[in-house]
Amino acid sequence: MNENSSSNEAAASPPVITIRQMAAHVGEEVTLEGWLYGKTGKGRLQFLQIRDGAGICQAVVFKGNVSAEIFELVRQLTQESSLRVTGVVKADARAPGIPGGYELDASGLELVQLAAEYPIQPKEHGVEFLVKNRHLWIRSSRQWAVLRVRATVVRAIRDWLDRNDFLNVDTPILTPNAAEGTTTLFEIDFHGEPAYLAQTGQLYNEANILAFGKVYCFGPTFRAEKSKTRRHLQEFWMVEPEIAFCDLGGLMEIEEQFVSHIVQRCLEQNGEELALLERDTSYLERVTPSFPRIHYDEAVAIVNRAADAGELVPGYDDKVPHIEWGADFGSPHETYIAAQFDKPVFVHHYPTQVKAFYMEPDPERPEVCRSVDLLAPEGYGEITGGSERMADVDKLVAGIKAHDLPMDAYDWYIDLRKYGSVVHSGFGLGLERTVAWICGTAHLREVIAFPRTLGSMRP
RNA sequence: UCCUCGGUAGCUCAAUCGGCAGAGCAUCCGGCUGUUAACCGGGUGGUUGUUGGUUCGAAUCCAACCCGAGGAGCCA
Repeated sequence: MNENSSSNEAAASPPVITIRQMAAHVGEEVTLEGWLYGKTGKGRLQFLQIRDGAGICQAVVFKGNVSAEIFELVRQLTQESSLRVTGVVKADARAPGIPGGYELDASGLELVQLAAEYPIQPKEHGVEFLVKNRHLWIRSSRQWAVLRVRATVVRAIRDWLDRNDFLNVDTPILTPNAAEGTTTLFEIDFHGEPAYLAQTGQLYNEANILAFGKVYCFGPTFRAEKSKTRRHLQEFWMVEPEIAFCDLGGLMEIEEQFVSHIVQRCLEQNGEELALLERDTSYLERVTPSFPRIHYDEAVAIVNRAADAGELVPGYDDKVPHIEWGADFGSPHETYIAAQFDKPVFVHHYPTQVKAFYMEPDPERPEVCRSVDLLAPEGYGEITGGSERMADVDKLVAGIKAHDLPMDAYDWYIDLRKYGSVVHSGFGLGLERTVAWICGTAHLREVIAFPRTLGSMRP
């Protein structure tokens, strides 16, 4: 392994391997580097659960196989102590771990650091305590699994878009104005001029597609909403594809291919993580094209039929509230609608008045627009929102006026309709809502390493 | 901003009508060769969120405030 070592030295220090590689080293003496995740002492037999970041495995220390000093050291080991363990890899069906089935029959142990008393025990804790200890909580197996699924989702997003000829063109985070008003923006000082943390890259995406055809931006986005629920973060990640020469129907086809690919990739690559999370993957296996599509009119009818029948919102004690045609759906409405389907469901043609100024009105019925939201099953809410954008310069100017937005802030955006304007569409997918749905986690704060919620930005 | 629930040992919780603040886990000591959040025996551990009030007596009742949770609205 190390060409500088003599053969004698190589024999004296066994190779360092990862827990993932153990199956290929059965019967060989190896060293693992990691942290003590848990320990069960049974007199002269000590079971150590070792994590190395990519897996968990058991090291068995029998008093007769190590020196008296090392055995005493093992008895004193504290949770999360960092260490190197050397021993022979054995296949044993009794061995727990990720992946399980292999254990290390320890012959030596080097303590790197004896950890101070670790606050998080392998048992139940309250949310407040765990959130305060987020910097440690991420070591726990459930959090570890969730963040690994998140990484898969990020890879799947980039792979699918790159493979389908979307160019990654990232958009600014410091912006002088919002796409849809300024009520939920974080304001900062740009050398004496007010600026805002971006809550979408969409307007810039629309400039970029006229240069590159199909683009996406992917990064953090910021909402200063006073939302304190399991479905909201102040800082979250969003991927926003935008496509030239694409109408609403084309957009929905792209979205269902994209979302299905993400889900199927997680099933392929994160079986162990989803099993550890006790996720019922039968819901996820069904997530393949095509997804059901319902018109806003039909969605209103579904909600009001349920409201008239006194049905409850799935998962809650509250009745489904009635809705007037023309209003936007609230969370209880979305939860009810999504529960009527066993796949994500598109709701399209929302009322023009409740949607953003740039969405293209339906030419037959201008009171509704070519917008579409994708609602995730099982109460995870809206995971994408998108629309066909206004391509006509006069309609766009009228839309900006109708929404009382400052015309001069949009001069460059209006420009885009003067130089080769085309039918175009785009959407944004919320990364954390998608990961939370795939993992089945109760709260969005678990699917990002260091969440920023209305209540907290520490640690 | 509004509504609901909560704050007791390091952690998770209990404490009947207002009457000695207590368990499990963690930690410490002892025991155990197959444990999976082991088990058995023993020890340590308290300004009951804060301030004020009622009372012979307050974790418990009252008031204000602080902190947390998740729901509405808004949104991905």
